[in-house]
Amino acid sequence: MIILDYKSSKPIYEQIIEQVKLNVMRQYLKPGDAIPSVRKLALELEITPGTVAKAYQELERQQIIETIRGKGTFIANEIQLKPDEKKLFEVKKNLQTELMELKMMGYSKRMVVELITGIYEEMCVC
Amino acid sequence: MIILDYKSSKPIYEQIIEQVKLNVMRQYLKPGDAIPSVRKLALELEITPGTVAKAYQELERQQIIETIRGKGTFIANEIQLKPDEKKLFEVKKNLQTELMELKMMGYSKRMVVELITGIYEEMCVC
Amino acid sequence: MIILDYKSSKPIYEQIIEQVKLNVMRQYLKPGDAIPSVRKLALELEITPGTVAKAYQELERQQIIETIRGKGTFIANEIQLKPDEKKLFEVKKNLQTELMELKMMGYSKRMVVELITGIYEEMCVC
Amino acid sequence: MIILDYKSSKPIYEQIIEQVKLNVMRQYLKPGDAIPSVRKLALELEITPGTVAKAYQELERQQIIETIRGKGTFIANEIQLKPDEKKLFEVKKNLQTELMELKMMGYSKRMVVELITGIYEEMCVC
DNA sequence: GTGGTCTAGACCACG
DNA sequence: GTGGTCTAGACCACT
Repeated sequence: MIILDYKSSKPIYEQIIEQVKLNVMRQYLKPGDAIPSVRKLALELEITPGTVAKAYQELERQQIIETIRGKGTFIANEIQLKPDEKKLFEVKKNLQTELMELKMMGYSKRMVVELITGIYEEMCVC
Repeated sequence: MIILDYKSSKPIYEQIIEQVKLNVMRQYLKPGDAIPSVRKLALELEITPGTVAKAYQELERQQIIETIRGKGTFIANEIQLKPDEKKLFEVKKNLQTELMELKMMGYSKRMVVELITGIYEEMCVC
Repeated sequence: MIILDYKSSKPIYEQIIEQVKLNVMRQYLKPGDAIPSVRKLALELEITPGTVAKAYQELERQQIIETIRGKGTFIANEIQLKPDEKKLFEVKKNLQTELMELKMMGYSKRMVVELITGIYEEMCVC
Repeated sequence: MIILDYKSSKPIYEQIIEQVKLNVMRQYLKPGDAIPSVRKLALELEITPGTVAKAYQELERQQIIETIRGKGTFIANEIQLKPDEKKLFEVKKNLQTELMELKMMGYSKRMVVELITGIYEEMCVC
């Protein structure tokens, strides 16, 4: 299930990438599962195929999905948990930004930790 | 002190906003303190004044800074911690995205909480 | 329909903001309606796109309009009537100024009330 | 008594003009009363004399005050209530803008009238 | 096509 | 000196 926010400033193709990853995290999608073709998903989401293709391309680059010619697209069999220094740095920077906003809204450290654990738990089958 | 990452995809004016907020959080900048004039900061950062002006205007809108006509720009006396439902929603969504990336890198809940508290503490004088 | 007064000391981008709001009030523009693209309106009004963009961004910030990436700009579906203490204070101060001017022109309380109700009724579909 | 808001976007000299007019309306200042010299008021308000001078100049143009060389500045003896078509048009336009903002904040016609009468009564000795 | 960002430079009002 | 506005034009990402 993919839910898009067309009004968001976040690009549609990025939203698709995130939603697929989220579905994997939550185990709605498991290794080997088929995912809709570019055209099908484009029709379903009422967007142009190019946007879906862009998302799938990036997901494939990140080895989350695999395309088998003539068969379709599938969740990769081995989704590897690999640390990535560069990406980690990015994530940290983004987290700092969001945490700062929370602090500006009056969130204490404890409230932040609660919020974070809540989001983390809701995200996965722990 | 404002440090820009000119290679970042994040707009320069947003980076300025963040850096100023961060400096306030860390109490490098205190209520009533003057911040550089639009032109001075533009020279210092080697960008056009318009970009700095855009950042300052947004900061003023958020009531982080105040401008006094013909005098200059200053950190607001009363920086209010006001909850903003819409913004909070945005922040939560962004946090979910980042947490997901962390999880894909193998971060457990405990590791995430540790990372978060680390960033939070480093960000401010708690 | 947007009419500008190029001689006015009021910034053009503010005039655009007002005119759009007025059109919404009068229900010439309804939720979901598309408004002209930045470039089109700029051509029509014979001003630079940047000025229109500035107006649109402020309108979006006020949640009067919504932009959908690559599609265009639309009147927001839910225009919320939200009280804003700071803004209300500003409005009151401005009203006081204008009322004072009216009084200096000899307007009695009754005349003022009549004038105000006239303007109010003309402004909207009550 | 003159109260300035140095943070306001409204120019200081305009604020002085308004405050003087308001004091006349409220009869704190009566025809023939002396008002402080440019220098004195500048010292009192902690602004540069030029700004005060600009305000006084405009007040004199509007025949609210009169300067007598060597004697000082005084409230004009005959403050005339003269209708001014051009000014009235300006005032109406400004009122429309403010009323629109009130309506966006959820003010009904009755609430607007109440607000207006309140401001009007508070402004003068009726 | 759309809006978003940035540049380079101008003019203005204000203090 | 300050910030605010506007122009003219460029490049970019997204759909």
